[in-house]
Amino acid sequence: MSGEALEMIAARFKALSEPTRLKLIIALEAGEKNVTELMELVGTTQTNTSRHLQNLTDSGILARRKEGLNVFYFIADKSIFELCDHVCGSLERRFQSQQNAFRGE
Amino acid sequence: MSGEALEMIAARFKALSEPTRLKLIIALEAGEKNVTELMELVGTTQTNTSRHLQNLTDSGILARRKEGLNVFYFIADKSIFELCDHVCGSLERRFQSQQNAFRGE
DNA sequence: TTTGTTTATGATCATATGGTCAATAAAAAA
DNA sequence: TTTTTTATTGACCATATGATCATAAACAAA
Repeated sequence: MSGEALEMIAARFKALSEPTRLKLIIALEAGEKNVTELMELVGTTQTNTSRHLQNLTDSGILARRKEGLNVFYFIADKSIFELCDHVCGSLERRFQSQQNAFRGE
Repeated sequence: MSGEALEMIAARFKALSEPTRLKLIIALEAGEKNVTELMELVGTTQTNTSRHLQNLTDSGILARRKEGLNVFYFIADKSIFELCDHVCGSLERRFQSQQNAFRGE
């Protein structure tokens, strides 16, 4: 595994390492939405929403489509959901084994 | 999906968002190693290696075992490799489609 | 044209992060 | 005991990151 490849993999993980960005991704699972809709769904400012959307777009996770005044964002890499599901499963197993350890093996 | 759950998922991704930490994980795929071995494999200082190992251990990705002067680290959550493979596949597909676009659809 | 609406960007700030050096454990060997 | 080896921790620094405010850009409507 080359250093450059590692950097790209790390960058992909970094894009997903922020709760607001995860919220945006989840909000877009059902289909494309414009910035105002997304801003209301994730509960932050317009500027902040725009910044996070840019981050995710640069990372290749989202893509954008302009229509009049609106910019619609949508999922460009749908495999992202499998990734999130994978992490969820891993965390669930971790908590389960912690609970088992606490109850006495 | 609760805010707390999102924070935990984000934290897991953040632990994986650093090339040196990915190197450490890959170095441990074959089996446990002590800090000095890992330090030489990833090519950084002992202090820095120790810090990253602590990060990964706190995240539940690695675990540690002490034996005399040595501390051996090993993979605690083996599902991490599927996660990395998943990202690799996603990036490969992305570059492939970029190449196709450049050559003219 | 002017006005209003939606989105993006520049400047700035506080905090987080990764890295380093020095010092400190902790355990084995002399 | 003292010395050596291995690993961790505290203090510090430079940079990165997320958030915010004000402004600008892009476009539609009046």
